[in-house]
Amino acid sequence: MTSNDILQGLNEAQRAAVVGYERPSLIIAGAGSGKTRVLTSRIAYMIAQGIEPWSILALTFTNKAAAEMRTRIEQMVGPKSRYIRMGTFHSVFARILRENAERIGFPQSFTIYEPNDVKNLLKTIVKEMNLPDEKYKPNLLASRISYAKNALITPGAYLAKSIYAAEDRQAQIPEFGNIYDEYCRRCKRNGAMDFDDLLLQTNILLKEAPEVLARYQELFQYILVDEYQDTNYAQYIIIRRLSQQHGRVCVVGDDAQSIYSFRGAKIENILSFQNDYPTAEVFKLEQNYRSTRTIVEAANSLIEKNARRMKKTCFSEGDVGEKIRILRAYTDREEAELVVGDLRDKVRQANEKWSEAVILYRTNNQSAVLEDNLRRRGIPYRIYKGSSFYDHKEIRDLMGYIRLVINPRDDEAFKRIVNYPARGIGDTTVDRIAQLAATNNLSMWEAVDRLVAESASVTCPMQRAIVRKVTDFVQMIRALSMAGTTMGLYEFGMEIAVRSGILALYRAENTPEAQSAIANIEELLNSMQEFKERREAEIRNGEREVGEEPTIEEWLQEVMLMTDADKDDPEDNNKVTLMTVHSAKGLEYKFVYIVGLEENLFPSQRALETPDGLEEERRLFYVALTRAKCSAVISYAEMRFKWGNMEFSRPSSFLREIDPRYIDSEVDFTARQTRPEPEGEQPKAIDELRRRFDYRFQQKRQEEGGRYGARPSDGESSSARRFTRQNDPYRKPQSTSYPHPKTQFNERLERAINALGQEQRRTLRAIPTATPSSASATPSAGGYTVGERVEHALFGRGEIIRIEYHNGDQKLTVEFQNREQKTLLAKFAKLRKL
DNA sequence: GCTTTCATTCTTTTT
DNA sequence: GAATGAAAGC
Repeated sequence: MTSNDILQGLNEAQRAAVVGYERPSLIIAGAGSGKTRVLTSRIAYMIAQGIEPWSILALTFTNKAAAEMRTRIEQMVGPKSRYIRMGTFHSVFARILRENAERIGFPQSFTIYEPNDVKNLLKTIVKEMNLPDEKYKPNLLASRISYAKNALITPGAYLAKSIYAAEDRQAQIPEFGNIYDEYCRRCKRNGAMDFDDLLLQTNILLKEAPEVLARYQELFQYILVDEYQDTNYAQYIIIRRLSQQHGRVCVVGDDAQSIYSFRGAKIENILSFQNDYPTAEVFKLEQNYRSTRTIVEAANSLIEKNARRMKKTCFSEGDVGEKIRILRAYTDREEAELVVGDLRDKVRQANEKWSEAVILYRTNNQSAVLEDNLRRRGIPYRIYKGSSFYDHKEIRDLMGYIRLVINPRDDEAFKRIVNYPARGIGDTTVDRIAQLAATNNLSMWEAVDRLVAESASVTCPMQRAIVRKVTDFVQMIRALSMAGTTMGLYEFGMEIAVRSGILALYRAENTPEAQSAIANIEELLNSMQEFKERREAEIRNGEREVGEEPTIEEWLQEVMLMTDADKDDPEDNNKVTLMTVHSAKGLEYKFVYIVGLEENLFPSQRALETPDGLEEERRLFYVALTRAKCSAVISYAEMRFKWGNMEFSRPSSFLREIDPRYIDSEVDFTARQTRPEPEGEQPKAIDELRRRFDYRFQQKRQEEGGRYGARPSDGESSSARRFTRQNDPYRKPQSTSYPHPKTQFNERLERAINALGQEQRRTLRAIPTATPSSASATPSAGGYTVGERVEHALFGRGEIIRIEYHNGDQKLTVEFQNREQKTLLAKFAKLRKL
C-alpha cells in the first residue's frame, strides 16, 4: 500500500492523527472511534514513508492487541512490519532486561515470579522475621510492594522516608519496610523478578547503564503507547527516558476509560501529557463507529457525572437502535436464568453466532452461576480469566522443574518440587536446607550443592539416608539440565515430565482429573512445539538471525507473560464470551449483557470508600456499556450468594445515572428498596423470596419442556461441576482435544520412556496410557470375574474381591498382597490376568 | 514423613 | 462455597 492508500477511508481527525507522526502527539480516542485503526495506520504510514520498522517501539496493553495490530500493519505494508518492536510493556522490557540483566546484578537466565511465588516468599520472610502473620498478610504486603515498585520507590528510598514508616505503623505493619527490603534481596539472590520488577528494573537499568539507555534511545526513534490512560509511573518514566532525545512520542488513550488505578495507573499521565511535551499536538477522535446512538448517548449521560474528565463530545451517526433494557431478578441464580434466556432469544432471533454475545461482570466469581446456566441449556461459552496458566497444579509443578533447570537459584521453584512427586524429602529437611541457605546467604540449590559436596565429612548436619535422597534429586536436575542442551524443545519438555515422575503419578491414578491433568501437560508440550515451529519459520523467513534458535528460556518467558486473553483459538469460535469488565477493554460485541448492577458490587464496596474510587467504577461501567454495538442489557439481583450465604442488595446507583430516555424497563429500580428487617427477621425474608424464586424457576423449566432434566437442585451436580470448572480454562471438547496430531504425544512419550533406566521403565510402561489416541492399545477392558488373580504394575499381585458396574465399565475392587484394597476401573487399570 | 480432617480466610479488578 | 493452611493421626 502507498501512503495515500493508507489514508483512504479515514475521517479528517483520524487522518490528521496518522500524518502527524514527527511530533509528540496526544490522541484522545473515545470509545469505538477507530483508535486501533489510527494506530495501525499511523505505523503503516510511517513505514510507507520510509521509516525503518525497527526504529518503531509500540507498546500495547495486551499481547493479543499487539498481535492483532501487527497483522493489520502487515496487511498494509507487508512483512517489514515484523521488525517493529511491539508488545506489552512487560514483554518488551523483559526481553531488553534479559539482554542486559548482568548490568544490574541479575543473571541472564532470571526467572519471573508469578504472584503465587511472591506470596510464598513473603510468607517465608514473615516467618523468618518472627512477625505475627495475622497482621502481616501476604496479599497486603504484596500489593504494597507492588505499589511501591510501580511508583519507583526502592527499598532504600522507602526506608529513608519517615512518612512511609508512619503509614506502616498506622497500618500496624511497622516492619513492612524491612520486609520489602528483604524481599528484594531474596529475589536478587534467587535470580528472580516479579511482574513489577520488569518495569522497576528496566528503570534501574536505564538509569544505571547510560550506554544501554543511549543505545535504545538511538534505536527507538518513534515510540507509540496504546491505552496511555492506564500506564503507571514506572511506565511513564520509561517512556520519558527513552524519548528524552527526540521526543517523538505518540500516546493514545481515553481518560474516560481509565480503570486500572489499583495497579498504579495514573490518569494524570494522560491529563498532563501536554505539560510533559509542550510541543505536542492533540487529536480528538470523537465519532463513534461502533455503537448505536442510544448506546453512545446513554454512556455519555453516565460519564458526565464524573468531575475529572477531559472535554470531548462523543457522538454516533449510526441508527438510534434499541433502548437499554434492565432486568431485575430475585436471586443471582434467577439473574443468570433471565440473562441467558434473553441472550439465547436474542441470538436466535437475529440469526447470529453465539460469539456476538458477551456477558460482563464486575468480579470473576460471578461467572459460576452463569456458567451453570449456560451449560444446562447447552449453549457454548468461553471464559476469559486472568491467569489460567498457573491455575493448574500439574502445570505449576511442571513449570517448577523447568524453572529450576533454567535457574537453579529459583528457591520458590525448588521448594515446590524438591519433594514432588514425594521422594522422602520432608518439611524438616526442607526447613534445614532453607536455614543453611539463609545463614550462608545462598540459594537453596547452592546450599544443597555444598551440602552434598561435604556430605562425606563429619560436620554434615543430616542423616545419611536423607543426604542420599537429596543427592538423587540434585543429580536428576543436573541430568535434566544436561538434556536441555542436546534435545529439541518438545523432547526436553517430555523428558522433564517423564523424569520428574509427574506423568507417572497421573498415569497411575485412574480418575478423570488425572486424565485432564495429562491432557493439560500435553497441551503445555504442544505450546513448546508451536513456539519452536513459529521460531523456525521466522528464521527461515529471515526475520530472525540464524543464531536465534528457540530456547526453553524464551518459551518460559513468553508463557509467563501470557494471559488467557492472549490465547486466541480460531477453532474456539462461536461461543458466548464471559469475562470481567476489565478484560473487555478494547473489545466489542453486538449484544452486551452486564450483570450484577448492585450497590457494593458494581460499584464495588471498596471503591465507595474514596471519591476517586467511585469515579473509576463509573468509568468501568462506561467501558462496559460502550462495548455494545447493537444492544445492551443490564441486570441486577435482589439477593446474592456471598461467602456461602444469601445477602440482600440494592440496585446500583449507576442505573439511575443513565438518562431514562435511553432505558426501557418495566422494573422500578429507582425506588429505594426497603432494607431487610432487623437481624432476626432475615431468614424469614430470605425464605419467602426463595420460595417465590423457586416457584418461578420451576415454572420456567416446565415451559421449556423439562429440557434440563428432572433434577431440580444442583446438589448432585456439584462434583461434576467442580470437575468441569477445574478444567475449564483448558479443557476443550473431546473431539478437539488433540489439535496437534503432528506432535505425536504418545509416540514421543514412549521414546522418552525407552530412554530411561530399566527400573523406572518397568513402572512407567506398565501404567496405562490414559489418552484416547492410544486407548485402542489397551488390552481387554472388562471381562474380569470375582476371585480372579491379577497383577498391577504399581501395586503388584492381588485378587479381585468385588465388581461394580460404572457407566458400562467394570469397577474392580482388588485386594493386593499387602492386604491393601484398591478400587480401579477395568478400562484403565491395565491389569494382567494371572 | 505422609495423609487425612478441620478451621480459617476470602473477593475486586491484571501485566 | 471453595481453597488454603494448620493440627492430628498413621
